[in-house]
Amino acid sequence: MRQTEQAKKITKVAASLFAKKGYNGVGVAEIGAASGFGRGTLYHHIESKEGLLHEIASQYISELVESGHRITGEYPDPVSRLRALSRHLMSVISNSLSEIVVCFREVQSLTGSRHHDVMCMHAEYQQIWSKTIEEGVQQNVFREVDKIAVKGLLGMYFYSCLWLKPDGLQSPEDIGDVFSDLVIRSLSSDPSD
Amino acid sequence: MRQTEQAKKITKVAASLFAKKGYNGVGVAEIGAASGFGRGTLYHHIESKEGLLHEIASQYISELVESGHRITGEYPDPVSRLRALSRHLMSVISNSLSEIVVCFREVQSLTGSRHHDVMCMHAEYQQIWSKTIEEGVQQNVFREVDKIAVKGLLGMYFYSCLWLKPDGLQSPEDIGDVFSDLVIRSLSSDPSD
DNA sequence: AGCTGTCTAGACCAAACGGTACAATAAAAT
DNA sequence: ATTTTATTGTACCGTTTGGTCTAGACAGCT
Repeated sequence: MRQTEQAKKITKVAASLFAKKGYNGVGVAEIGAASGFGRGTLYHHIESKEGLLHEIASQYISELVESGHRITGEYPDPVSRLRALSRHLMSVISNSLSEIVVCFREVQSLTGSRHHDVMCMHAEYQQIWSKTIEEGVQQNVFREVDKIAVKGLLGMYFYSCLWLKPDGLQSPEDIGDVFSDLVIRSLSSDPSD
Repeated sequence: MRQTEQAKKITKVAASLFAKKGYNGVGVAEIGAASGFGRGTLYHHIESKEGLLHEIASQYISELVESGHRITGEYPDPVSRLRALSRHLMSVISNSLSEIVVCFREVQSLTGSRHHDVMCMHAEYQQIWSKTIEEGVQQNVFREVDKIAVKGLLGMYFYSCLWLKPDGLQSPEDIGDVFSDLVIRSLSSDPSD
């Protein structure tokens, strides 16, 4: 979807408002005012309020999926791939805090195919992590774990957008490393790792 | 806070509505209709819409804090305490899905002291986990981990209310065990554990 | 019967909601 | 200079928002 400069700005402003007050807690008038437009003008650049939400939510989850596939290709080794996925996920979350908060907290406000769209991409991203763990199990570097373990581990990351501070002391990469350490240790079959 | 039968019912109905559509996505009229009352009647039983949200959110986080302290007293050993905390947290989440979803996703809609209240209890619960891990480190059963690790690990649990199905195949205790296994392994300093 | 206090429903309020219509403006193309 | 074309702001639509007020229904008590 090609977006004009104005549309991009509106999307960005809306993301931070949605993150702060929730989708239903923000009116289109407020979005307009915050981006310097009237309501009429706003609707010349966007399709609808829900379209805006879909744009925000799908933009970043689709980027995660895309990069996930790329990283899968680049790292054949499950352990280093997991580390790379961890760093990347954490840096995306950190660099686009508002958008990610919206993406995982306001999905419920999407209806019909828009909702289905985002949920599918979410599942696809989870599949990337599942696949990596499975490969690790086959290579005996990871132990067998329950299927829900990957949901738990990903939750560790996704939940971080509720406490992460953009101006925090630790860099996203540092946090990603702390987390991937936890993840790899929790999965590892080799104690000396 | 002493609640009448009707007030309890309204709180319960409101929790499931808030969980499904978000705090700002539900009107008081809808809450009234779903609990079988008109709007006027509703306001005879509740203080305000935000009061209702605070009731829902504080009820369960305060139960977590209370039980957390109890469990701390019952289990001197950090490892078994962590297992107990894990099982308990997972069963509370599972048994009160809607309330927990509201508690962690809609806190932002609380204002002033009500917001502060809930955040403090949240921090106190995290402290219970932190303390347990610290004790484990002192006893050399856990390795030294970054302070944010506990945030990550708790995120694993809290995030679960977004994918947990009340009629799922696995019992909350099973899931709690899977998670505590992950947590203990990720923290363990002793590979033979 | 008369009184008291709890519970109920619905009318009502000003404000805000998402979205549309339309006229005015600005810029670009001819 | 004139005609398109893309932007803009404002007035307006019907609906819904959280919350209040009031009048009646109902029980239990004297």
